[in-house]
Amino acid sequence: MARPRKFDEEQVLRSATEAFWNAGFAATSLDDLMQATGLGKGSLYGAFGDKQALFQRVLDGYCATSTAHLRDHLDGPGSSSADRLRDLFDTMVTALGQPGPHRSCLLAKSAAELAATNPEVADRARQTFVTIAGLLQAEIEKAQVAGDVPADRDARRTARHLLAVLRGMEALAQADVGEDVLRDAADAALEVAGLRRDPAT
Amino acid sequence: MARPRKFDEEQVLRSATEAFWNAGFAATSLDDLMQATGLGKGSLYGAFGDKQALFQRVLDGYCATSTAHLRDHLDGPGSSSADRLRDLFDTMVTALGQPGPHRSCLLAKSAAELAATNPEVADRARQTFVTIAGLLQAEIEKAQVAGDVPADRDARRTARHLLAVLRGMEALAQADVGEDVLRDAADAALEVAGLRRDPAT
DNA sequence: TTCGTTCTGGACCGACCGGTCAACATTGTG
DNA sequence: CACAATGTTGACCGGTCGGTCCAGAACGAA
Repeated sequence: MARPRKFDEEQVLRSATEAFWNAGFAATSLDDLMQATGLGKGSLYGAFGDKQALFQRVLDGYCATSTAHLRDHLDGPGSSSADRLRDLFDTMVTALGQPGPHRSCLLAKSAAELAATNPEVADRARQTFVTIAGLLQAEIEKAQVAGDVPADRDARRTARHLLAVLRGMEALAQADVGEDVLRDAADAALEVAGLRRDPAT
Repeated sequence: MARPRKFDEEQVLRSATEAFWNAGFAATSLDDLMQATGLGKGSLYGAFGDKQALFQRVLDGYCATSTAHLRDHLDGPGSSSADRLRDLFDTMVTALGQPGPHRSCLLAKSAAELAATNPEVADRARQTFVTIAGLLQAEIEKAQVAGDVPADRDARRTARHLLAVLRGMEALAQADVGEDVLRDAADAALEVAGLRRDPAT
């Protein structure tokens, strides 16, 4: 018994994600968001609250789908855990190594811009990093069981190291350092993990 | 034959650095800069140009002193090259591991916020990263000569890996992940370099 | 002292900011 | 059809944005 909404909330959130992702929180105006989503100010405020609340929704969604994708990649069928870890870094290297400006990762941009002043953003970032570290650790342990990673490696420590390298590659890619730099960093990181690159690949 | 300036340019740049460092480029208004520096708009524009130009000056200065400090630390007298590299990571871990919000590194924040849309910022960031990688590589090679790092390690690759870990630690610290996470990442990174932590320390 | 030159402070500008609100449109219900 | 309830739209708000400009202040030179 009321007028139904004319828009799809998830579609709007995706559009808003694009807008924030392109310019960051402060540099994205409400007009930008209106243009990106096609909604008027009133609808935007009625459905999501103010700019800050909308951004938090966007960031939460991004982190959720981001970790879900990582989980899918690592839990996926097919090759061994060791191969999937190698693939993960390979994918990052080729994706981030392409010349030209990169949009980087929304979480990295948001944390850099807002974590110092916005505890909710910092919490979401920390929680996401912890989750990723856990996924990496589980995969390393599986690789240890399979005999692809030496059993004497500390899986948690190795996972944390891999996480740091992944985030570092993101940071370096923003400056367009080139694929060879990222490749070296990734190779060295996999080496610590006992995941020396397969020479046949 | 003219009225002399009433302010010290370097002091003003230091104050402006603080302002930009606290809030980022977009979220720092001219009023903030006026309050931080004590200068009026006219003086600010007369001496440095617009907000963008002032920011570039600030960022350039930050990168210059930042790499200079690193150079001093690595070229300094005293302990061995291996010890200085270990010290570098130790310092980072303890500094970034303290709880509470971190201001992170101005270069990291600026690159995340602006590199995608501002080529000058991206160039400065890339150049700074290349410089740091070079400093690390030189120090690793010195450690190899001294016999503290196995001679068969690729110094350039190792340096790039250490750089990625350093930037990754910065990124993780923004989310307040905790000192133990950073310590694990740093320890694993030093291990690849052949710089196993001195058990006596 | 007088003058030319530079610096300084702040009034002022149009544009845009995030946010509110009231008039109106669109639905289900009776 | 009338009505209640919700969604939509865009005009409107006070404030702030980055930037300009100018009247006057503070100097050195003559």
